Amino acid sequence: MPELPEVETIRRSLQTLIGRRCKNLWLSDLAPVETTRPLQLRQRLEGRTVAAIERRGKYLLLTVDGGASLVIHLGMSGRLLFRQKPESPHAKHTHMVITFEDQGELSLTDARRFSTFSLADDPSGRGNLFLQRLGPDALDPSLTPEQFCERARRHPGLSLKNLLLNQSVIAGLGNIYACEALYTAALSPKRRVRRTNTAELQGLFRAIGIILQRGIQHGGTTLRDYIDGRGNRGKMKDFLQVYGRDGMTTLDGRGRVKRIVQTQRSTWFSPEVQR
DNA sequence: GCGATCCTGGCC
DNA sequence: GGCCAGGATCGC
Repeated sequence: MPELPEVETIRRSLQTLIGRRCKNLWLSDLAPVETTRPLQLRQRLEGRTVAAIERRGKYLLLTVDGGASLVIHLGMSGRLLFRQKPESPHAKHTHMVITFEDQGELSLTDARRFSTFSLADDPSGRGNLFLQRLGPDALDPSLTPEQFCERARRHPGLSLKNLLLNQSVIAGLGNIYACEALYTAALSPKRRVRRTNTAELQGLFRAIGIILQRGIQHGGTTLRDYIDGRGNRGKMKDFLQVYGRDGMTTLDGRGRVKRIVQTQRSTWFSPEVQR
């Protein structure tokens, strides 16, 4: 579900966790299969104070004093919610709950169980199987257009759509923002990297930055499930040019929107605008 | 590279 | 009942 702007919005909404001490970490029996070593997760987090909440691509890192981080990926349908005074019982499909010493609690619910939780020992993320596969964050201020091109060129056979979805090239884009960035760059999602010149790739890189920042500004995109850590919906849906608009015009009226399927996933684009 | 797979739920 | 869904991995 959540892509970079949603995860960033969640991160910002959970700043209240900083300075709180973890009392207990609970995982359900159905906690996602990729979850590694629940006992070790508990040992490294319980009794520790949250020092920072960071984001890398679509991953959230909850770092505690002592340096260990809980690394969370929300998959398609994961939600993180903080409640200071939990009054109602846990929602259906709750798979992780961290209770804090002052009674606040952070819970993760995920109907489809594509979420993952794991541990990183070292703030760099080296040694964490999930983080070590990631390319640079799509909004990393030190990432240059030249570096993006260089990384893209390693995958000449990929379509531009699949390039953007590949988290080892740059991390953070998902289906919505990949479609939107390609529209902004006026590039066809079907175009192969090898047929895309350097100016076009650099234009795509700029479009990615614009689209992701806009997503963050609006608090992310709520299609159905997404809410931030305080329960707020995102408003970016009202600004999407192509995503989900099969058979309609683009939001700005510059062309018609067509839906195609690439590698089992829907892509929306405007053939009149995107070449 | 591409297709199949992991899951549940919502909608037609 | 069938199709679709904001993701990622694995095997060919």
